[in-house]
Parts: sequence; structure tokens; C-alpha cells
Amino acid sequence: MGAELKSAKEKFVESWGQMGGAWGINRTMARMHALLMISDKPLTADDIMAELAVSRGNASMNLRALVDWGLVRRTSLPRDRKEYFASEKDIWTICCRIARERKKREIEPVIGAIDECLKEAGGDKEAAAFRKKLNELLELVRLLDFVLGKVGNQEKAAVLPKVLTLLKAMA
Amino acid sequence: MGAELKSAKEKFVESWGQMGGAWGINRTMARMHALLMISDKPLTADDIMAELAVSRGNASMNLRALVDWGLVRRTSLPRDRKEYFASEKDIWTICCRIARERKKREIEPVIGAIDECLKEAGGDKEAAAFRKKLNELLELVRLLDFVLGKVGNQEKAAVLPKVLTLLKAMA
DNA sequence: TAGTACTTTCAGAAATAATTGAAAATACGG
DNA sequence: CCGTATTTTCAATTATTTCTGAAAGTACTA
Repeated sequence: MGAELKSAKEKFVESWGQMGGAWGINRTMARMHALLMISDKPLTADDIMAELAVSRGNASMNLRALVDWGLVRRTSLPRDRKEYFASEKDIWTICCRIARERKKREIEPVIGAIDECLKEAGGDKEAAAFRKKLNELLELVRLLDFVLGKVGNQEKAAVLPKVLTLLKAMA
Repeated sequence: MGAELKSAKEKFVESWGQMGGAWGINRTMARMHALLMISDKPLTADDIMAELAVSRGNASMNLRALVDWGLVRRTSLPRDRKEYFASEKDIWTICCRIARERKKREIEPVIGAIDECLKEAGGDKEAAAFRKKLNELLELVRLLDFVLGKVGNQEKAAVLPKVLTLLKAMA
């Protein structure tokens, strides 16, 4: 591979890791995802360890997390005992998976927590302002939940331009 | 304040902090934001230090960050030398500010980084697949940028139901 | 089913992020 | 301006997260 291309790929992997960090995702996990996304063939744990300079344990755990998120698949080659890992290739599908997981892991628990707070706050007049604020927040969080639910259930790449059109109409 | 209400408020503050953490935001900053959101009057740094059990330095730095994000305003009372802090109260405005800042801080840099990678990758046939993938990602990140831009520029609470309607139409 | 190639696990180590607290800076009222 | 109340800064500390590496676990194959 040309030196320029190699360097560009490395830069991309690092940037993707950086971004992951800003959104609360393990930086190494994001780098692994980036590496697999731009790889034209499945990689083994050893390939990834070499490329990103991480330990076997780290590679194993983060690859498992990527599989749990539905972003990476395990595959195997005939006459080869090793496991290979391949990223989901379709960008829109990646987007759906991330939406689905974040909804489940981070939005739904918040809805539950606000509900509990509402219950605990009771019906006193004293709590009225607090209840009002919680209900407003709940409305917003439910909107986000709804949006992520929509996105997460789509499977076809064709939906992307549709969303774009709708949003443009939003003015 | 009733013990139940107090406990409900504390629970809410902790939950909001938890959620912040999951999205890459300092937990204490998120807790301060929650506390100010549900407070019916502005609070001083001392109030916040007492309520959340944090040091003066920590309070000062995180309050400044909240002001930078446009989520909290400094105010002052006549015949009182102390500074008071008040959260923006309108939920939709809060949402806009967050969208605007995250776009600026986290989406725009990624667009820049991908552009740079594209430039560095060069036009070789060898780099074709990589360029294709980067362009797909760029398209997606730009969509997100566009959405956050739209949301971030709205100022009226009336927009919320409008978005909801559009999204419901999305099927 | 024994040997080997590979993977997972997890306690401890290392790296990173958050927090403290006290000194320095600031700004207010007299 | 002076003295003081208040806020900010930042080096040092503490807490948290991430990572390592070797032992334990799995599963292929001969």
C-alpha cells in the first residue's frame, strides 16, 4: 500500500476514535470499528492487534462489544481455525444499529428514571413545578426515543434520502 | 421541602448526570445542569457546592462550561456581591443549544478530518475503495450536521410539534 | 480424546479524567 | 483607591476507565 494511503487510513482511524470518545464510546472500540470499516477483507484479532498496537485481551473484549452492538460479524474461513471479523458495510445499516442500541441502552433507562421521579415526587402542590419540568423533559426524551426507534427499525438504504427530504421541508 | 420531593429531586439529578456520562459529558456538569433546571430560583456557587458536595474549583469550572454551552446564565442581585446562576428554562431552547454546540464541537471537526483524509488518500486506483467509503461516511456525517444545524437554529418552542409531525409521516 | 491453536477472562497496572484546595486574580462598595 | 468578599486558576491528588498479559477455557483435528 502507498505510504500516503496508509497514512490517510491511519488518520481516519484515529479521527473516528476521537469522535467515539466525544460521544461516550471507548476510543479503542471506535478505532477498531473504523479499521474494519475501511478494510476490504475480514481481519483476525492478530491483524487488529498489530495494526492498532493493542493487547490480545483488549482486542477480544472490544471486538465482542462491536459484535454486541451489531456493527461487526464473526466469520470464518475454510481450513483456517482463526476467527475473522468483518464490519457491516452498509453505512445506513450501521447508523440503524447504533440508533437502536443507544435507544435501548441510554434513552429507555432515562425514560424509566424520569417516570420513577414523577411517581416519587407525589401529587403535592409543592411538587407541581418539579412535575411540570419533568413532564417537559419526558416529552423531549420520548421524542428522541421515537426518532431513534424510527431510524433503528429501518433497514433499507433508500430511507436516507427520504429523511433528508423531510428534514429539508422543515425549514 | 417534603422528604419525598427532596429524594425525587436528588434521584433526578443523579439520573441526568448518569445520562450525561453516557453521551460524553462530564457527570458533574450534567448534575449541575439538572439541579439548576429544577430550581425555581437562581443559585450561587455555594448553594451548588453544598447540594452536590463538590469543591469550589469544580463548581467554578463546570459552571463556566455550562455558560459556554449556553445552557446557564449568570445573574446578579442588587446589594449582593455574589453571582447567581440560572438555567435556561425552555426545554426546546436547551435542546437547540446542545445541538448547536455538539455540531460545532464534534461534528464539524469530523467533517474536516474526513476531508483531510480524502485529500491525503490521493487519486490512485488503489485508494478507490477507501475514497468511496469515506465519501459515504461523509454523506452521513453531513446529514447529521444538517439536522443539528436545523435544530440548533430554531428558537421557538412551536417547532417541536412540527418536527414530531414530520417524523410521524416518515413511516 | 489428546494435543494444539486459538479465544476469553479478569486481577492488577497504566493511563486518563475529574476533583480538590489554596494562592492569585478580580471586582465591588465604601 | 483600599480592604474585603468572591471567583478563577492550576499543580497536586484522587477516582475512574482502559489496558495488559498470563492463566483458564474452547474447540478443532488427527
